[in-house]
Amino acid sequence: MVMKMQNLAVARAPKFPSFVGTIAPEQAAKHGSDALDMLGTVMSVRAGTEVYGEGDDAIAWYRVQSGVLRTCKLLPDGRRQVEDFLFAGDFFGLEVGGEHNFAAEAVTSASVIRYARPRLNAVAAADARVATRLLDVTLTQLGKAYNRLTLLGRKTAEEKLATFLLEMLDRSPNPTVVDLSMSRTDIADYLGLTIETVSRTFSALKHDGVIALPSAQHVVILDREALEELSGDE
Amino acid sequence: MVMKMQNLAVARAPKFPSFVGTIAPEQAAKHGSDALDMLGTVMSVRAGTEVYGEGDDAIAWYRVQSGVLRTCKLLPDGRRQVEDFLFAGDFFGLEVGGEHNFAAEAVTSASVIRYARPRLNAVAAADARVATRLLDVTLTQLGKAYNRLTLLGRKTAEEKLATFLLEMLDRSPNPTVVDLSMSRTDIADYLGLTIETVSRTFSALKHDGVIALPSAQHVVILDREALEELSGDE
DNA sequence: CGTTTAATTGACCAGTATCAACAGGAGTGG
DNA sequence: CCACTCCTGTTGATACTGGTCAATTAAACG
Repeated sequence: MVMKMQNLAVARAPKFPSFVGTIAPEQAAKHGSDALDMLGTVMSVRAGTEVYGEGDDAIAWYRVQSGVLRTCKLLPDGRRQVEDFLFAGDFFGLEVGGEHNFAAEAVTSASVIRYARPRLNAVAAADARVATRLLDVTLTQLGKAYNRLTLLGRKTAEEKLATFLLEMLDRSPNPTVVDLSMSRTDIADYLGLTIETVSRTFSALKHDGVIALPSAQHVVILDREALEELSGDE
Repeated sequence: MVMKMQNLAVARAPKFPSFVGTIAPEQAAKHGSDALDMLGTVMSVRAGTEVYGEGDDAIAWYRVQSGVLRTCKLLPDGRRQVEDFLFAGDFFGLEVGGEHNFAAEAVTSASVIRYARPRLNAVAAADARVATRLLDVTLTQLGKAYNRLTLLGRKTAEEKLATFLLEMLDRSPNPTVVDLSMSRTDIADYLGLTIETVSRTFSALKHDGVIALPSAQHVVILDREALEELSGDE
């Protein structure tokens, strides 16, 4: 059997950030006050570089302050699965074990807050509020992951893309426009498709008047209801 | 587009368990001592019945004591995704929101320990050890879920089934025999395939001498290494 | 044993992947 | 400012994995 498998791409990105400093109070407050405030340091990551790689020691947890990141996993032969796209406010790098099970890379240049694990563990052990907060964050991610299992396991290409666009729309400041910061390759690897299928499905949605595509990364939602129908969820 | 979609099946199972009692100490200790011991009540569930349904109020968390359960989600048109199979020691029903995002059903008759949420929340708020323990459990599940994203998004039918068998083997008392307690339909919905493809892939593995199938639910692993090769992971 | 349900197998088809060619921008250097 | 290149995305032709429909066998149950 063994599919010959598509567009491998994905060179392992070079390492590390440029700037590390202590988090300022006004930044900490940006996404709502939080039991975790004041425990992190800020670091910025250039587009295309990784915050950590698959297999690296999991010595810290992170939160996105600005920009877009992705977490992804590679199979030995190069096939890639994007686990998640991360936006301002999202946490990542949370793991039980000693090493990261997936890489985290910047899609755009980004700034993230880094929480050293020993410190966070100590605080969580002392303050149940922090521990509860971490649990909430993790449970939310788990819920999202389960939804994506259904998407990957049971939805068609069109349903996948419609679901993806609605998801991006939810995180967009503008209720009818989605600015895609990620490439078609990223989208394909997120949805378990090839770039060609993603591209064709975009074209189909455009042809059917559901969206407009002034440019490859700018999507105008012309018919949200149609998109919801197509998502297979409702 | 819209696939015509396969084997719908899956009638919504009737409700509720038979027996509810207070957990005995020796039972609580069964899977290793735990910060959560003594907080739950035991209930048994008949095969095929559900512990809770999708959309039910999430008023408790659960842990499997014996038997096998599954969590699953339905799309409106009946397509189903099995999120996970649950064995002795596994937790389930953990959610942030007010209602369950997926149903939990017994595959075999089973007994589960039920932790009322208000009570557990109170304990977690007071005791950081409990909160940390819950966090660990949830992070472990999250890691598993991320692995399954890669399986569903990027693996072939054969790789999916090989991975599944290895996973079941890890939980089997016998290192070369897997006792499948779930139906082909369950396996198909777990792997994002149809029962026909699952069946054909079993037959192919058998034909290639990787496994033997004395009966549909008894799998003998003849060549574990081959199975690992085929899993796509190594 | 007959009846029902689950699993297997076969024939065929559809949805995506693959392979390949082409188009559109973004830099770069003359 | 224009050619040239590079890279990403789009489109087309074709192949193939896995889905669909249907018939058969095997296992479970009364």
